[in-house]
Amino acid sequence: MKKSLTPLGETEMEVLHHVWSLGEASVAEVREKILENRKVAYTTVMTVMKNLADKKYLKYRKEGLSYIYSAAIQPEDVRYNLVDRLIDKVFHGSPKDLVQALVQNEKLTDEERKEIKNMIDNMED
Amino acid sequence: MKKSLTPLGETEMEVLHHVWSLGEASVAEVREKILENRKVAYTTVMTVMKNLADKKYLKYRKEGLSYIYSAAIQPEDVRYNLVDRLIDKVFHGSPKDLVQALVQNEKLTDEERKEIKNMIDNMED
DNA sequence: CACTTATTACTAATTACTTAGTATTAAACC
DNA sequence: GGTTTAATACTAAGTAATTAGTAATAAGTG
Repeated sequence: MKKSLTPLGETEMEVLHHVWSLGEASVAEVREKILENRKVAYTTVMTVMKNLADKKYLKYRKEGLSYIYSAAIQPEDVRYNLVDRLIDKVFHGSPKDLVQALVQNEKLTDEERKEIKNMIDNMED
Repeated sequence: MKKSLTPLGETEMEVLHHVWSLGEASVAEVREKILENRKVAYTTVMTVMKNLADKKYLKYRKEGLSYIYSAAIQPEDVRYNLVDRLIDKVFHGSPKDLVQALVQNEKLTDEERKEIKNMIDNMED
C-alpha cells in the first residue's frame, strides 16, 4: 500500500532513460551506461529491467541467449504522467503554481529562464 | 536504500498541506480535513505527523495533553526541492523540458495555458 | 475514587523499490 | 564431451511509506 508521489523509482527512471536513448539495449549495455556514473551489479540492472517489463514500461525480444529490451512507453507519456501527478498531489491542481515554483527558483540560470520564456512566447495561443 | 524520486510520500504531503493551510493543528484537526476526502484512522494521522516531526518538516509544542503541530518548513521550500529533484532525475537537468512537458500536455485548459504564458511574460529578463 | 474519554506510544503488517547474491541454463571452446 | 563463460531466474535482505491496532497515560465526570 505504498503511495508514492511518483509511479517509478529513481533507478527505474535511470534505466528507462538509458533504454530510451539507446533505442534497444541489453542488460549489459544499460549497465555500462549506469557505470559511467556509479557502480551497480549486473544482476541489479537485470532485476530492474525485468520489473519494468512486468510493469509494461519495457518490452523485449530474445536474441541468442540474451534479451534485447526496448521501450514500450515513450518518454513524453511518462513525463506527462509524472507532471500531472505532481500538479495534483503537490500543487493541488494548479499547473501555474508549478511553473511559479520553477521560475522563482534561484537555481535557474538566466539562460534557462530565457529559454523558457522564448519557448512560451513561440507557443500559439 | 530506498531511492524515491521524491522526498515525501503521498500521505505525508497531504498532511503537510493541511498543516500549512491551518497554520497550527492538532492530530484531530488534520484528520478531520483528510476525512473530507477519504477515511483514515486517527492513529494513522498521528504516526504520519510524528514521522514528519522526526524528519523536521513539522515542529510541535505540548498543550495540555495533546500536541499542537506547525510547519517547520515552508511550502515553497518543499516545492522547490521537489521540482529540482524532478528536473534532475526525470528531465536530466533541463527545466525547459519540464515546462515543455507541462504546456504540451493536452490535459491543460486553454485558461491555464494562458495564465502560465502571462506569468512568464511578466517575468523580468 | 472508579469510569469514560482523549491522547500519545508502541508495535506490526503490507507494499514498493533497491540491491545483489546464488543457482541454473545454455552456448562456446578446447 | 567436459569446462569455462555469459546470461537469466530465483531468492532474499534492507529501507521507506502507509496503515492501523493495542497499550498506556492522563484528564475530566459522576
